[in-house]
Amino acid sequence: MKIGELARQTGLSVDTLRFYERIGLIQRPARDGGGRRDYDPAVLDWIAFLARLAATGMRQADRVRYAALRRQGDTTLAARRAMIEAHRTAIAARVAELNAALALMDDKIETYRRMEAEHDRPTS
Amino acid sequence: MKIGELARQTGLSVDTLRFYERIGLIQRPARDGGGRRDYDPAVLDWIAFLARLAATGMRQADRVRYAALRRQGDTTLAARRAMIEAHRTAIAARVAELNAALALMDDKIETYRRMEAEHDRPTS
DNA sequence: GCTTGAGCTGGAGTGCGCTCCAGCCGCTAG
DNA sequence: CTAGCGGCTGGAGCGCACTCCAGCTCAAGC
Repeated sequence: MKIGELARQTGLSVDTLRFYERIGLIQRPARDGGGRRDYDPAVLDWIAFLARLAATGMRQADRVRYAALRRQGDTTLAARRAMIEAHRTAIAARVAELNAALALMDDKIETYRRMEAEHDRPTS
Repeated sequence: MKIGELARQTGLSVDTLRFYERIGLIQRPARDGGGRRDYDPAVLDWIAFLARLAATGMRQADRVRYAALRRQGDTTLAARRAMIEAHRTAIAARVAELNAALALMDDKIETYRRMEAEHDRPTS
């Protein structure tokens, strides 16, 4: 699978894929006769998981650390699990924060409704 | 209230407070005899609310738009409510996304546990 | 056989949201 | 009266996570 096709499948840009390779998020793929990257389709799952980590707030430096552990094989299973557990905790905290914010927004919306009624009927 | 004190109370830096003023998030405060900013304590609540909006993912440009509406007074109540309602929707979507990610992380952690057991006892 | 398009490299540029700096002023404590 | 602190301005710089670019090579279709 060539880089353009991988870009299409993942929704990432070709530049981003090469950038991810530079910083170590993606392993250097095999090259074809012309020196072009030729990806194993398994990278699709990996990129999708990386995207999940990114979308849920794991910083790039940590994703790079995680990728490095993964490349080192089974001896790093516990370390990787620890990272994912820490990330899980961070996500849960974020959910709690967002739920509190939801309540605050609801209050705010209610306040606006009352103020709008007040403003539309100022001679009450 | 002088800028240093406000910084202490809000946890923002003096530079950030002046930056917020430049971009229109905070109104230009009154100045004392020496030309120094002298804030009305009411700004504390406003900054706390702005911080909530920021922490829950509202972009700076939108916070600036919201602040501009607020400065224009009661005629913008409906517009402000619409912004907050849109933001509420965005937060709810994010919560859903994070909850899905939580489930994924739990799966991943479980997978790691199984793999670790496998790896520790390879001659099973 | 030439054009077109995909891919290559290393490095520069971008947008966001601050953060820092130089060089200045003025109040207050010792 | 002077040192030091806090504040002032306009503008430069930074970290993150990409994004774009110049200038090149290849492979294939017309």
